[in-house]
Amino acid sequence: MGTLSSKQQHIIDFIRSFLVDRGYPPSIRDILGGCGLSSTSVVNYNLTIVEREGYIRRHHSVSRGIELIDRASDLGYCLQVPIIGQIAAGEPIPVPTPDTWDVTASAETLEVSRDLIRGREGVYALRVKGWSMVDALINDGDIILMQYVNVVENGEMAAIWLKAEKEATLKKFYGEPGRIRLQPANSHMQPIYAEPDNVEIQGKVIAVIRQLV
Amino acid sequence: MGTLSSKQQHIIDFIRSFLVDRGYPPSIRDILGGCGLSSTSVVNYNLTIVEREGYIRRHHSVSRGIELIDRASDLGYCLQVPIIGQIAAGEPIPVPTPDTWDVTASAETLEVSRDLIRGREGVYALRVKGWSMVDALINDGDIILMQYVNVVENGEMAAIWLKAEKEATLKKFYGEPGRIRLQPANSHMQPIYAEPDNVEIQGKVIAVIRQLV
DNA sequence: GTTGTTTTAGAACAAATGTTCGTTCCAGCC
DNA sequence: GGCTGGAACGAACATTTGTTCTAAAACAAC
Repeated sequence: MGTLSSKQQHIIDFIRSFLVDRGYPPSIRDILGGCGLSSTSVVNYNLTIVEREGYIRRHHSVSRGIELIDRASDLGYCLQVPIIGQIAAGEPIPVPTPDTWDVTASAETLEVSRDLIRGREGVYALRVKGWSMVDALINDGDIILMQYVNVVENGEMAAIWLKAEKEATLKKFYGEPGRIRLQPANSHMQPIYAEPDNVEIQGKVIAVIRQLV
Repeated sequence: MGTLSSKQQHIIDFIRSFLVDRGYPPSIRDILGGCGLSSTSVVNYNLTIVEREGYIRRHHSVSRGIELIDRASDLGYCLQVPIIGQIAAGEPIPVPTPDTWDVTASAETLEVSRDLIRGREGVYALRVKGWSMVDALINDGDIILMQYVNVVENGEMAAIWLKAEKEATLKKFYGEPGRIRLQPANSHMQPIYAEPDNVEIQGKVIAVIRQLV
């Protein structure tokens, strides 16, 4: 990638903000107006250079056929996931309610890429409070992505409410004859066993995100 | 948001994949070909319905003026981060090279939301191999987001190469008089101390992403 | 069957938009 | 001064593309 004149840099910035703002690329005449230039051929001239330097790809004779190609560009949308509360050892686990899914109304949301969700329905997020889940390799302040389900398969990590102990925990779930084995993700640690009546599955964990600094 | 016919759903899917693929929205005639329809007016007819149901926004008399409105388009683009290799206890840590940043050429990329990057430069990703970093609450298979720096501040988590031991590790970094303290993220564990000459900082960790299932 | 609504067809039109080309401007240089 | 190459100008042109309209087909309700 070579170097650009300030005018060309301005054009790139304009294309990017236009794209984010409107969802489609600008036409040459949009750039003309937006960057205060004076002729379509000037825009075209500079676009050719910007393309040669590798910042965009032009699809010729296609209206608005400008594709941004740096890593700050698109190639994929993010999804907004509502953060509906926190999970801590001694507190009940928040469960999504019908109106939870209105992301626009939600107090806090998390942006995640499509990869993480993989088209699943009923995905929400919880903030982890406290150090009670280090045995699941989950730290205070982490955010866990959950899917709202009432049944999980063996080996999946689930958010579990232990009724008798009034305790929330994240463990790998294994249904065994007459009992349920709850295995910490950290394989050096011992499993605990629980009565089937005593466990309430509140959702399954599909990802963990930890942001440092 | 109302319900759509399968044809209309197909149109939405086509618009999305076209957008991801080419970086600009399809024209009516692109949709015509891509969805196997037979007349521009059919496309137009269905687009009107899809817009009424709230899935897209059309900018009239603008070429390719179709804006997707899922929860994504609000704030929405993801950034692409190259996954340049893996980090394991006994292997040297991969370091980004100038051509690493060409995301299009990169073998593997990770999509992350803007939130995680926060405008930082020089961000790349590593896949974690093995269980040597459980003391940093990082598991086999996790992906860590790194920033390429040679100096970190006290308390930041860094990828560190211990020259003498020929070992890679992730620890919180604390410069102390005459020595360096490397503290596991799991606060129950003991720190290790190293000679300043023996540590090589290969980058700092800005996020950890673990995908389950 | 009839009637009314939804959906499709095909063509033609008008506006939006990329492209081209001759000209002009200007700074640097011999 | 005269030459040269990069950059800008402005207009004309050709294509792409959204829009509209009429007619027909398909479908549902009665």
